[in-house]
Amino acid sequence: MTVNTASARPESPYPPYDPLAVERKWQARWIERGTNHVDVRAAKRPYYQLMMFPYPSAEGLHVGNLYAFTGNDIHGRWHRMQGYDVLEPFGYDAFGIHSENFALKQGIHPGTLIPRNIANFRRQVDRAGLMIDWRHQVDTTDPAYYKWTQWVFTTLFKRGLVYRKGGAVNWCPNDKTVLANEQVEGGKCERCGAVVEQRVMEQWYFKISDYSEQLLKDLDEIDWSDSTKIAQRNWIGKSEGARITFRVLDPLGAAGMAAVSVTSEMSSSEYAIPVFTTRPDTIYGATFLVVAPEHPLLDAITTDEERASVRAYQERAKKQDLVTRKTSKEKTGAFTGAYAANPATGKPIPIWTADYVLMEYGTGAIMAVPGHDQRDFDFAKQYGLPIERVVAASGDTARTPLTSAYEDNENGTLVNSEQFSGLSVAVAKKRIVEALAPVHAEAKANYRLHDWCVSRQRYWGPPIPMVHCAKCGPQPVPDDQLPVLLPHIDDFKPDDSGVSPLARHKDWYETKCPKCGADARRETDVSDTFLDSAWYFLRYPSVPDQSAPFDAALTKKWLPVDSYIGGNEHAVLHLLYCRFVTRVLHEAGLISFWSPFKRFRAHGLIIREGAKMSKSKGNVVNPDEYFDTTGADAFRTYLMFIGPFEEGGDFRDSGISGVRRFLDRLWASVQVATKNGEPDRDVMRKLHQTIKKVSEDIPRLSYNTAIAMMMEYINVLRRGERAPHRAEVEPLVQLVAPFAPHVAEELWELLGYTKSIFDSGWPAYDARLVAAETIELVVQINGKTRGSVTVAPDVSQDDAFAAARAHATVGKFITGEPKKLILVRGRLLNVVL
RNA sequence: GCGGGGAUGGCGAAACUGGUAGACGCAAGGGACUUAAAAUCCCUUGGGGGUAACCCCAUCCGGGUUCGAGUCCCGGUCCCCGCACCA
Repeated sequence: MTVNTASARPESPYPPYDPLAVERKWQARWIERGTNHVDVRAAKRPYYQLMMFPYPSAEGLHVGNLYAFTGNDIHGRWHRMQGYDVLEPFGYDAFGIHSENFALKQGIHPGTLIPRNIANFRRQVDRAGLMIDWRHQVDTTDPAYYKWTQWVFTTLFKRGLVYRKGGAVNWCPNDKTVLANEQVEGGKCERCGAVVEQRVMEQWYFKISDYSEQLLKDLDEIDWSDSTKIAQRNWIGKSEGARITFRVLDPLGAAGMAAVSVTSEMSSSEYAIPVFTTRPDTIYGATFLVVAPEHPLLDAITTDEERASVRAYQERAKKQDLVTRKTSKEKTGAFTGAYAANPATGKPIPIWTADYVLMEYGTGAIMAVPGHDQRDFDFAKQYGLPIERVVAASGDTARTPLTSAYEDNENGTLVNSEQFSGLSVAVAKKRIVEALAPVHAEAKANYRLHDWCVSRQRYWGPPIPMVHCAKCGPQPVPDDQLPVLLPHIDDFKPDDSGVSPLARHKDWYETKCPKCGADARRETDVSDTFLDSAWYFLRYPSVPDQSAPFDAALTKKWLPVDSYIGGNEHAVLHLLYCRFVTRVLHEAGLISFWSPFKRFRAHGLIIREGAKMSKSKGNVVNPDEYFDTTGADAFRTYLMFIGPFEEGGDFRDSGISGVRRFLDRLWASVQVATKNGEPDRDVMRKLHQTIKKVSEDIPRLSYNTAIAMMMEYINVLRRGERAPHRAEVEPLVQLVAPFAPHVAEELWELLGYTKSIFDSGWPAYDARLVAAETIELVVQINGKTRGSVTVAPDVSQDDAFAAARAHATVGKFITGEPKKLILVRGRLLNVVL
């Protein structure tokens, strides 16, 4: 018979595949039956399948979100079919500047806007057919959630990991807020384009830098995507080197080693400037010292003659935003008039200030070695400072002139370095530090990782749970007074004051000191959104219980997260903060594990028709359109089919028809399947090969090849004019289920089952059936493929050669006795003549 | 500059620890069905040569290792993504 499918022809023997009706039916039935519920307390084989929760934008679910969610859902559904109790929760990262700016633009309060967006997201997530147990939902803007975000803050505070510091920050005069360096592009605010300024502000910081080494070491132990681990390593940025201290000399320099006269509070000691360097071996080439314009000693060491120009230079540096300053290659600076002694030579070298030295890295001061550092070289050229060679490449002599810095850190021999001349760079590094130690030098590692600034001068975030008391200093809000509710205010627009809009509400910020009871003032800044998301995975299993941030028994049972899937755009900050918070809570004895996720995999990026998707280009995929036309099942399956999940792919509208046809054929095959007769041998072999392939591919997220194999199978199944046997289609429906859950449920019901297909287990394959009876053995002559012979899989080398020689087209290439025969079992025979 | 990933038909892509390059899908062309179109079904489809059986060339470029290289090694080009005056 000829199988007709989706056509609405009246004579069609079965109903056409109507994805919309099927999806509506099963979405309703899953709710009705509680199919997606997991009993978190009774679960026997808990499996925590987590995806990164989205920011609920007004535009609705982005196809990039859906891509991640679908990949995650397939993994979760598959585990469920393996017999696990799978918790696949969903939540919303709904605080933050995104929501707030959008609210300002629309003139709607974020408190009104966010619930609306969340409702829309929920609707879309349900239409996508995700296996969400909504009883374990999280919303970061819900006081029942951020109560515990505040608790995380005070817990860190009590452990001495939170402090206040004034520092230079990027300030957007338009958004009226502090920006992270990542939010500044080319000196402008990435969001509004306003030119960013530098401001000094008091902010709250988390001491994540105390954990630099620990967080670096932990990376060796965890099963995460390599790309993510590498990004984190780079971000932590460990460099090994030395801290070397330079003594500041009398302003005249030539007058010898006498200390500079100093101000009252520091009068007893000489000034000394420590520097960090990765090249202690080049100290003989250190011809000057440079300190950052913000260096605390700069003012004190500057001579009266130079004071005016140094001040002017500092002013100038301040006006620049931090990013431009960091990226412009132009070298500028000013001489302080002071000199320091090079601890290796004892000779005086001038001290300069320049903005190419950053206060926030190392000690904010460097020893400049223009011969071996290009930046120092450029600076020396600019100001006519001496350049000396202290490392020679092979072929160079001590006097070979330098036209640019020779920076090679591995090869080369020291020259012009007194008793160290002749040593290799590697050996000299050690010896010189030893020789200068302990007074002038010590070996030291430095990290790029900075402390985490958690203050935001905005409205739409959890208030930082601190109270400022004139007598007691900053005090954490006691646990029993949490949450500090974010008040509903209408004037939430930030202004120029540099403080949060909350600071305009006296009735809110006036409070009593929790320690002494005196009048005190609440902290009016809110915390960074990244704090909301740094611990949310701990909360899910325990929702809705409110007696603790996370229930001890449930946490023991469900955490750490078994599988976490998300985008690499969060490779650094979010995932690093999760590790940090988990580490700290572990040290506090609150959780037994130190790593939040057993396994993390980064998914790829979806582009469209070869181009990045963006609102301005108008090429954004709106999932609703596809849900309405081709159905969620085909859409999901297509998303997974376009490329390797971990690499992403190119979304093309034309491609969806392929998977839709596949589902149509599946539908048709099951409709006409019969119980009569016997299943076909070859079809069953292919089926078992397919089960094997899909079972291997899903856990490694090779969804595209799993789908391809199922397509191959359906092509085999539909060959010829026979109706398929039920035994040939039933397992296929199960294989398809994680990808296209609605249609699989429908067909499963059609096959006579009353329970959900997701509780039907997973088909097993028969290894004996997978193996073929005969194989096509490829024959190569001198490595060149000439054809193939049909033989038994375990054919001997001699028999294979005999078959090859007897073969019509292959045989004629065998002109003499072979020098060598290479038989690769099941693959090929190479005849070397 | 540093770090990561990549380059395979007209297109998205397959190819397990080196073993028939292009599975699967899209698009295109042809055919069946139809009054017609759509849908569906069947066939063809990397390039070149040959009536044909077949043969030659082909995985960014140039070398190398190997019986055999898309895959491994050395050198180079181009593209994408991070980070970036980090001493």
